[in-house]
Order: sequence, then structure tokens, then C-alpha cells
Amino acid sequence: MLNRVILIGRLTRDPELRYTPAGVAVTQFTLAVDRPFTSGGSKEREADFINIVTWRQLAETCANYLRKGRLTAVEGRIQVRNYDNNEGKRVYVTEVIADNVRFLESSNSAGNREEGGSNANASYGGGSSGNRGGGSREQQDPFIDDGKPIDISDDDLPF
Amino acid sequence: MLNRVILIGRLTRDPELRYTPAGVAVTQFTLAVDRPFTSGGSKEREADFINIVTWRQLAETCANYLRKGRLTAVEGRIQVRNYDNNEGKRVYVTEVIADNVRFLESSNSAGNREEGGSNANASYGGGSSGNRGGGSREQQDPFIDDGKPIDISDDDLPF
Amino acid sequence: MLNRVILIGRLTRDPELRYTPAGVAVTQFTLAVDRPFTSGGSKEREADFINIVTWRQLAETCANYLRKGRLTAVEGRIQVRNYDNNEGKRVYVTEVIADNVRFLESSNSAGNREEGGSNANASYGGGSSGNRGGGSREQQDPFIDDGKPIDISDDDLPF
Amino acid sequence: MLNRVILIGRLTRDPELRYTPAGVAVTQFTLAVDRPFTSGGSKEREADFINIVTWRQLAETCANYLRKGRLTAVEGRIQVRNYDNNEGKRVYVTEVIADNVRFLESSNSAGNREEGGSNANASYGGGSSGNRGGGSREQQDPFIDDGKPIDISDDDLPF
DNA sequence: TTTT
DNA sequence: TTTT
Repeated sequence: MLNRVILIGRLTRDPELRYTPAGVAVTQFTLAVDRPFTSGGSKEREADFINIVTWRQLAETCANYLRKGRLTAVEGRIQVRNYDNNEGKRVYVTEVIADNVRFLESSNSAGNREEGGSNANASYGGGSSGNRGGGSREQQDPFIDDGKPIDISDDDLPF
Repeated sequence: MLNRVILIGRLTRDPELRYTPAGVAVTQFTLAVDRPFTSGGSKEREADFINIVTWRQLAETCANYLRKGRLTAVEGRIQVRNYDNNEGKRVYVTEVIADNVRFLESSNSAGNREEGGSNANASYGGGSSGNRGGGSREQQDPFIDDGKPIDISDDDLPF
Repeated sequence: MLNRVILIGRLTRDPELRYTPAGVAVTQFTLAVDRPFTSGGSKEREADFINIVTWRQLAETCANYLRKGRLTAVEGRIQVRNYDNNEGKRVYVTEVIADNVRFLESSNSAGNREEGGSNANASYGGGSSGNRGGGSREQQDPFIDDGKPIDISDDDLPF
Repeated sequence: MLNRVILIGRLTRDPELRYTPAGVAVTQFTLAVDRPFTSGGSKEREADFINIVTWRQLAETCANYLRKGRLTAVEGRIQVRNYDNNEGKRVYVTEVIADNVRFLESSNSAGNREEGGSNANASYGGGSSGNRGGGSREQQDPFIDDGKPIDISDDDLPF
């Protein structure tokens, strides 16, 4: 019925941009989100490593602007997929499907807080869109098949 | 940069549906949201009375399905408007512009959990719509590399 | 840095209450959260099945008041644990550690909207503190039921 | 029942720290939160100016670390107070009572991402507890500066 | 001006 | 009364 997640953390590595055979852009990255406490007796802070997936235009923007270590805010929903692995065992994968990503740090330490990437958000639908009484149509439909299959091996996946 | 609100409460009265001169539907209602504590010495629970505004299709759905007293979840963003009143004084108005409304109680006490109204959310545009991100096939993991290209046709994609 | 989740869905089964060897209550249940769209050509609505964990006083309240099928709102944070399974393979588990649970439906269809359970919050309860939830063991899955009591010492708990 | 807000924006001015007569710290500031669109034909981005209130330990930390212009994340709940102004007219004030504030920019442009202030949370601090924020007087606006100390007794505070 |  |  309702499923909303908001995270602020840092990328554990550069985002990975891929395309489905139909040419839909998909970007995946992991956010390290520090926990608000230290566990047990230890004083070292721990983090949760949360997998983020973005699609289409937002995927392209994330791939262009995000880099390992950058402080980033993500808004989206939790999704749980499952598949049967090569031993025939069902594996569950939990990801956050992001529809809004804020780049809280830019490449140059100072300055350009208002570069294009800082406002990336998912807005689908032909014609009008959104909540604003005004428009935000995307310029281009990334349903473009570049002919190459997605090149991912199991080892690349952090789960 | 980021502005997200989620509320659960009860309507203080029936929603009011109006139309702008251009014919855009606007519905307004107030949500009574109980506070998680009782103040001072008194034991009576207090509430915040929060004004909600919805636009377009969502406005029509809210006007049709919501009624005074109904338990309702609202997702949206805080907006602060201001105007000069008739004494020439600037007045500030804070509202939640909703883009997702869940009807947690229906007219008939029991049953119909899946009636149309229970899934109202702001998504304009004929056919495609919304805020859905992507990737929701349950049967197959698109990130498993089995050597073959991923078996998804455009028709499988939910956008 | 920031990690917040809000969900509304229905319990897939009755909650399970357990105790750590030190006597800390832990309740686990799964929330079925309908997706806001239907995938592919099919018209059947899909859902994400999200594991929820509550601790201490909130765990007891959830075990007492929640039942299979009940519409429930959950607020918390995403936690990713990992442990090595019996084949020596690292398994990752994603859960929502809830610190606020709202019972949107009570046992008797009508009436008692204000029974004690409807206000369960992690902040309350004797000597408890904060918004932190709990449970962050990296080595072992407390929900694997091997017939023995859960093998957690108080020192493992971050509160 | 449930009332949660998450904002990211910039302080419009330095925060203001005050104390109730009983010595409880209260800090107030305003967050400028850019809207995700530009209105009308104009190309200049607009913002919502949202009043934030923090109490106790969190108030002190905010007063110490936040400054005008700093990018800041705020988590809390919407509160609507009202009071009668000097013309005997009822005035409604909407604020966000924060229980979690993240300092996304530090004083020195580079570096120190882990300074103490970056982890301010209402749950911590001597003897405090919970996620409840504070301040819910209905009769009087503590932020009207009449030159006299703030007229609040400890009994008015809900914690 | 407020809901249960 | 507003930030970048």
C-alpha cells in the first residue's frame, strides 16, 4: 500500500550503468549508511550497505554524476526479488528502487551546487506529469537497443 | 532539495472539491494526526490539524472516496505559500501537497480492501504513469549472467 | 547518516516472539506491501514481502496485538546483516528494524480504535531509550530456528 | 497516528538558541528547500521556507554547528500551534519539530566528515529519551520576541 | 473551525 | 523576513 525509503550515505564504489537488451538504462550502486550508534563494546561505527537501483533517465544521470565516496541522498521504495540460483535454491534480493537522487557533494569541493545532476528524479509518463500543476516532461525515451546484452557476472553482484 | 512527508490520521470533515478557472480539480481537507504523547499533566491526547491539498485526478478520487472521520495515509511535500490579506498584512500558509493517498478505511466496515479508491496516487498522463522505477519480475533475476542475453521484451516492462 | 523507512501492508502470518538468552524480546513478522502497479501484461497485483524486526517493549506489544492479515504501518530503518551458512557461504539478510508500529485494524471490525496497542513506539517502555532499534550482529542469523534458544549475549545488543 | 517529515535544504540565517525559564534549550531556524520544478514561465527556481524547532541537547548542538547557508538534513514531525495575537485573532503556526539533524556541510570546505556535530539526534543526551521532540503549547507563541524571557514552565513540556 |  |  505504501512503501517509502529515504537514505543518506556514501557510494562504496563507482555506479555501474548497463542496458537491458531493449536498451533500457539501469544503474546500480551501493550506499554505505552509517548507523546512529556503535554496537557492543566496540567504538568503531558500523554501516549498512544498501543496494540501490535506478532506471532510465535517472540511471544515466547517476552514472554521469555519482562517484565512489560521494555523499548522496536517495528516495525510493524497497523491492524484494527472488530467483533460483545454480544449485536450484531460491535466493531473495532486497534493493531500493530509487526515484529521486540528490547529489550532496560535487566533484569540485567548492562551488557548483546547482549543476544539472543535483536535481535528478524519476518522472515517467507521456505528456503531463507530476504533482505540480505544471510540467516536467523528459526529453527523450531511453528505450534504445544498442544491441549489446548486459555484461554482469555473479561475482560483480554484492549479494 | 528533498521534501517528503508521510502522515496517517483522520479527516476532520468531508473533503472540498473545487476547480480553478482553467478547470483543474483541487481538493482540500484537514487531517487530524494524534500526537505520540500527552502534554503537560493532562491525559487527553492532542492532535495536529494538518491541511492537505491534492490536484487533478487525485483530487477527484479523494473527493469521491474520502469522508469525515476516515483513517487515511497521505504522502507528499510541505509547501509554504504567502499572500497579503485584506489589511495588507502578509499571511503564511503551510500545506501538504499530496501525491499519494491511501484510504485505510472504506465505507462498508468489512471487506472490500481492494476497491478502486484505495490506491489513489498522483500519476498523470494517459496509459503510462507514475513513480515506479522498474524491474519487478518475480520469476527471473535479470542480473544473473547465464551467458544468454536477458529475456525481457518491452512488453514485460511496467512503464 | 540517515535511514528511514515507512511501510503500510498486511502481515503474512502471525508474528513470532522470541527471547534472547539475556531475556530481550524480539518479534519478527513479514509485511506484504502491494506494489503501486501491475507488472507485465498480467493484471494481478504483486507485492513485496518485507521482513520486520522489533525489539523489547515494542516486540511484546506487536506479538500481543498483531495478527495475520492485519493492515499495519511500520516505521524504522533498513538493516543489512550477514552470516555464514552451514556451507560456509556468506548470506546477506535485509530487514526493517521498526521503532514505530501502528495497528490500523483491530480485532473487532468496528470500534476500539484507541486500544493500547494502536500506539506502539520504541521510545516507550521502562528504561528504554531512543530511536535506534537494535540487532546488528554480523555473524549469525537469530531467526534460523534450530530448536535451541537464540545465541546472543547482552553485549551484542547495541543498547 | 504517524507523522514523519524529511527535508534537505539550506539555513536562511544562523540558528537562534533560547532557553525557557526552566532552562530548556530551544533552537529555531528556517530551511530553504528548493522545489523540484520551476513555476509558471519563469526559470528561477523557487523554494519553500520551513521553520524548524529543536529542543534540549539537539538544540545546543544545532546552535553550535549550523550556520547560514549550510546544507542540512532534518527529520521530524509537523506540529501546528496556535495562539491569539495582540488583536485577539487566532494565528496558526506550522513548524517541523526535529529529532534528527544531519550536518551535510562542515565549516571547513574539505575534510572532516565525521566531526561530532554530524550525528545530532534527539535520542541522545543526558536522561532524555525518545523520538518525541517537544513543544506543543497551544496558547502562546514562544518565538514572539517581546524582550522578556520565554514564558514556559516545565509542566508545559511534554517530556 | 477540528478526527476517533 | 529568506538559502545556494
